[in-house]
Amino acid sequence: MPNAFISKISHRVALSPEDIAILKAACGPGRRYPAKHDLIREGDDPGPVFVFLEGWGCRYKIMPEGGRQVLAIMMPGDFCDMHTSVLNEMDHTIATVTPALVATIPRPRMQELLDLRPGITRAFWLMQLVDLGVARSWIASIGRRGSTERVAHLMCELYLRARALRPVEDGQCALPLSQILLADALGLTPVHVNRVLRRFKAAGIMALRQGDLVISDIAQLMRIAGFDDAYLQRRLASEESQMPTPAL
Amino acid sequence: MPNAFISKISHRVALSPEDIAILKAACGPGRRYPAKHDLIREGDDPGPVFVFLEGWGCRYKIMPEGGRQVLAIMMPGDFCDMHTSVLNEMDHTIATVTPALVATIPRPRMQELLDLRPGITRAFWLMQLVDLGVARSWIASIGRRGSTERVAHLMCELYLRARALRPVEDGQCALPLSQILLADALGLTPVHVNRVLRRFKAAGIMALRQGDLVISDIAQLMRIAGFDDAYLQRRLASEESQMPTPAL
DNA sequence: CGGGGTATTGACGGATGTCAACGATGGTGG
DNA sequence: CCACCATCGTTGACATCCGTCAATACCCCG
Repeated sequence: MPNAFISKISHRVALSPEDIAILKAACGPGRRYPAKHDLIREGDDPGPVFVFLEGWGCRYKIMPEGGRQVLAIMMPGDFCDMHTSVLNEMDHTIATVTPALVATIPRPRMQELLDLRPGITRAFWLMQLVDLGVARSWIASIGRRGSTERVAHLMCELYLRARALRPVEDGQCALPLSQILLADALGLTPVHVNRVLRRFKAAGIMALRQGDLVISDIAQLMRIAGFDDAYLQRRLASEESQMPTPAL
Repeated sequence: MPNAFISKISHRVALSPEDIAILKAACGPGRRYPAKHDLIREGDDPGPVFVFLEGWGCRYKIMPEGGRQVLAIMMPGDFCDMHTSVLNEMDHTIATVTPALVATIPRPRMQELLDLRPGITRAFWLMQLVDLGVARSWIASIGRRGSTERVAHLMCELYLRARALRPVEDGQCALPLSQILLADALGLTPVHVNRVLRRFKAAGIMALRQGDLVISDIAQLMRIAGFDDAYLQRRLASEESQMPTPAL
């Protein structure tokens, strides 16, 4: 099976065939983990770079008061944690959400790649920039949007990301996330997420059913979300159209 | 005058004297801007890299519904926007908060540095990792903390950052931010920030007076904030311990 | 002085959280 | 193949935190 990670990263950044081969080799076959398995925990020493080949994952933080905040959601092809030594310990946990096939690139190996392969360094750097952009958009969403808009916005984001990965029917994509996880990502309670979702369903705008997201009226959803076409759209546009080289 | 940016970045990452000289030269003398001046706006093409030599700044986003969310607060020595062309346009605005002296490194020049100087690339990359860590901690704070803890946490963060820059008396530092700006950063309303601040003052824990933050009981404040010693502490520890000369 | 932005306060309303119970669903082992 | 259990989804009643609105006081700068 083609490696989701490689195909994702090589569409975003021009990588030489050699770099691609090296990266692929560094990944290895990966290893299977059950759902909800912590790959590395807050407080641990930084570990290898994790690459999600199959299955979904997330980053999260447990708050002193007991709650949990999900910081990012990862799909096949996404990778984690470039914490190459700035920090002495992890400031959040990385876990699987669904059963997953995860490859790891050991830290020393990763260090070699960064030292010897400027192309790879740049690729990782750019991917990290995208993460930063998404993180900022989450701050804005959680800080300034009401629950309805907030849910709508996250659904738009996940929909576009998931579809770029594996187009199914129109307005439909895989979304194996529980309402509890969504709540933890949105800074809401599961109960409230449920109410919002329910209203969307009643309004015939979208529904979440057994691991699938079905959007009946995406225009309406994006309008409610105040979803900026320029936000993820542009990012994904370059993936979908396979722009030869967004020259650095 | 020593360049706050250079002293900050070179304390974090080992940079050769040559790299340091090059970076310094690339900055130039900088230019003065009034308070609340947008340096680059959401929607603009990505511009140069901005470096705050003096004065404070912030990143922010205006929401479709009209509100504003501050995404990051910048102090002297901080720099902005490595948006080296992943994105075709800025997804947020960068502005001064106080009157400021800001240097710019033009994009083409920046590109050269990144292509030719692995040490500099690495330095910027690591600084960006720190930004990512702070952004994630903001997500957690806004998403899962009540207003009191939230205000307390931001104050702890700003206090430690500001003190690393220019230690004054114990429990005191410069903080030239209006309650309106704080509210925009915290995802609260100015009215509510005021109430929280007022309670802290009445409790004899901390007060915000004419551009200065005065903390009377930092242990208590950190306890309320659930401030993780490992969070900024560790990051700043490496700065403080290595810092032969306070910046400026 | 005068004026614009900021800080402070109170009264009120509403969005979201909390608590609690029940129903649905899927996985597992007997 | 069924029964059981854990997890998740759904719903209602109620509490509260925070936002909204509005008025007044403050303070720096021209």
